Amino acid sequence: MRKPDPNMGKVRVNNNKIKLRKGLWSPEEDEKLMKYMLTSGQGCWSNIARNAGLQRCGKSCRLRWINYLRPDLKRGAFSPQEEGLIIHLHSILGNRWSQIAARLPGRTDNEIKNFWNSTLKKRLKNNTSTSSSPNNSDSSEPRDVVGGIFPVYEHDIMTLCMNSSSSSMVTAGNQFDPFHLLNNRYNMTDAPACLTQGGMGDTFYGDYYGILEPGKIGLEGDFSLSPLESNAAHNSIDMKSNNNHYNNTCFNNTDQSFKVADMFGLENHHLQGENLRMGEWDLERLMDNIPSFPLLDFQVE
DNA sequence: AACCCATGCAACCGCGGTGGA
DNA sequence: TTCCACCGCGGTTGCATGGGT
Repeated sequence: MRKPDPNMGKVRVNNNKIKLRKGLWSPEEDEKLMKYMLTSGQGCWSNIARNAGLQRCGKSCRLRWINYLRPDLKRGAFSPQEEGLIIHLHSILGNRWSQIAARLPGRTDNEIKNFWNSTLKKRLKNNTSTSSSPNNSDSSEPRDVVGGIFPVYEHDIMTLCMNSSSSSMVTAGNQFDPFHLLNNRYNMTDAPACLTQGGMGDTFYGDYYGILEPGKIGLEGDFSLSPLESNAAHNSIDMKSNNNHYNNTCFNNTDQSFKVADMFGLENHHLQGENLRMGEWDLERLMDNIPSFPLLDFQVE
């Protein structure tokens, strides 16, 4: 962590230009930006920086907001489900962190990139050294889509999808208070309570875990829900997420049955048993077929 | 206690894309 | 068409921290 600039708060003028601050953000700066974003919303980032009274460049403000202050951010350790999804998406997308992040609600590209570089990369490397599995690579290029990781994690991936609605910080009956969160960022003793508030933390994948029927899960098998379970899941999701987009993507499925292949748009590709690589198939089409995760309740356009 | 090293992560940098003048 | 400002992304840096010696 970088030290906050000792000149923090001082407006330094040089050649009629305000010297912009760099380095770590102070709590005061965070509060300014947070308040401005919540009251005045979007716009040109350089204007935001100016209007919020920050001696920061717009770029820095944008980064701070996206990676740290956004109320919809889910902080804390990655769940095994998220890990699995990251590994799988990385196998498809390579180092396209923003695209991976777009499918992990509440996570930022920076966070995922750091997690990959610091943890997953090493773990996969170790696995490679202890097994002959071809699925582990630290390459920035997409790997074969037919990977042993996928069968291990597909249940988790789907579970994550099911649970992604609860990633919202605004949930029915539990209104999220961004200022509470902001305060808690500097009050570590209170952090766990904050992070689990509103469906975060432990409850992120705890609520609906086990809805899917593991026995029916396989690379080419259906993720089937019984009508009762499906309705229960659906109702819970609607109630918790308050997010129509969600219902239009993942689970507005009247057949109550869908395939992983459908979900990831792979049915005509790797599931046929060929080792297709990025660039050999239509990435755009593939990504179009990957369901969007629910738009976050507090979105930055 | 002091030092070294590995790790995690916030933030910066540079580049390419885009849209408006 | 060119220029410029802005945005978004991926790679990289550098600091704090914790563990080992």
